[in-house]
Amino acid sequence: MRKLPAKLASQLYGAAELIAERGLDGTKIEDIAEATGIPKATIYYHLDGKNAVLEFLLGDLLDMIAGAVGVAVASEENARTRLEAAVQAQLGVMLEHPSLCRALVGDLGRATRLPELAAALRTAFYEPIEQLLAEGVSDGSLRQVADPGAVALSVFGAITLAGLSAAVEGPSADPSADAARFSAAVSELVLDGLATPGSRDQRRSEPL
Amino acid sequence: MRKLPAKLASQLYGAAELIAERGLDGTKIEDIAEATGIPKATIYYHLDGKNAVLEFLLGDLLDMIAGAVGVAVASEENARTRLEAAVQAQLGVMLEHPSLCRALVGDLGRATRLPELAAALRTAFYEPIEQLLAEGVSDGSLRQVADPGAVALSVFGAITLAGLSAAVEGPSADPSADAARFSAAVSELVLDGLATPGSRDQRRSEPL
DNA sequence: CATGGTTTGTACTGGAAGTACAACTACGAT
DNA sequence: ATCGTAGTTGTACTTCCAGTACAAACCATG
Repeated sequence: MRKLPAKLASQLYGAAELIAERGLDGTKIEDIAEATGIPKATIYYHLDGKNAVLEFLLGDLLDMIAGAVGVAVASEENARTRLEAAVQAQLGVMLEHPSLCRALVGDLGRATRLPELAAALRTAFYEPIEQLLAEGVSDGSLRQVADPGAVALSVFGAITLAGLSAAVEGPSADPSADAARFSAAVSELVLDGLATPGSRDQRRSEPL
Repeated sequence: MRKLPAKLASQLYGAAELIAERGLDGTKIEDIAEATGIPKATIYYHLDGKNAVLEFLLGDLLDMIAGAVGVAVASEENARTRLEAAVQAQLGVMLEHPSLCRALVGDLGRATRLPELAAALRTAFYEPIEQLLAEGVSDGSLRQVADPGAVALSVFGAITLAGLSAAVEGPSADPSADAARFSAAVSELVLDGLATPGSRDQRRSEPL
């Protein structure tokens, strides 16, 4: 498992769609060979088997997400604004690479059982949000919540599921427009919540 | 694929832990046979193979969730309150059946590729929330949002990820206490959001 | 042109899913 | 009590595919 040459790497992406469609199980190594143009023997020369193909593809996706989110989080704005930026960054990358996302959902189980990927998943998605939540409390732009860990997880879930479902829905003509639309919706939810001011902390059912 | 007798059904649950642990791929039919006490030939007599085992187990989980959420959503309260109840119901069921949830994450790809399950997933998770959102706007207990579909998806993501991660974290001593804790966190997020009143719609970074 | 990494075709091995089938059991109906 | 039907199970088989082995060809670079 050397670090494979750039040319092969780029060819390998030709397998993403295939894996996204049928899952890794439903995809024979021979299929991957055919789709990418890399003969089976060469694949095995560079990679430790089928899982490694997935690992390579998803590792890349996760790096991209971690990178984009990292940039978004590093600005000088307050935490609330940076959270919005992070949401947009994550969704942007996800919508840009729908097949990788679909492959990720599809083989999430395998992914989480590959230790490197499990760690990468954490780094890409969860940790930045958790940290942002803490910083928001310090700088006053985000509320203090009772259970920050659970909330961070939920925020992560809200973003990720929106992205995944968008990726699954079928590719859109304009990914960045979609990203903007979805991230607006997610930010709206995560920042402002759904309750009407009037209904907060009480039980009423009068129409407005 | 008849509807298999109750006794076998209950034995089959003995395979849930196994599948959760290793994924369906990592689990040989022989392993399932051994773990459940149902011989391989019998499994094949009743079920159409390995996938059908998973399908049976997850179908059950999804039914339970759909049922519990259905009850929660059907009360006379306003939509906001029912949303809280739905969150709690879903998390309650999920934490009660951690191995099934783990199996679900692990083989999500396969699950979504099994048409029956994909539909069940929708019914169990997504639809009730979408409906609640609409009703909340009518009864005034929830805010009108720009993109209800995307928001419903995110809410669904927030709940589900909290539940899944709780299930993966390892079984807890007191599932219902955990369910209460998580659902409080999720409801807090989804209803009230994270922004501080002061930071809403503007960019400030003064501490409070 | 020689050496060593890379590429590739081909043939093989091993393991697991699923099938075939026959023997056996349980049981309700005639 | 016998027969038929449905379920149960062991055993042996077929098929398919991941992964391996290996040798021949293919480059570079010195």
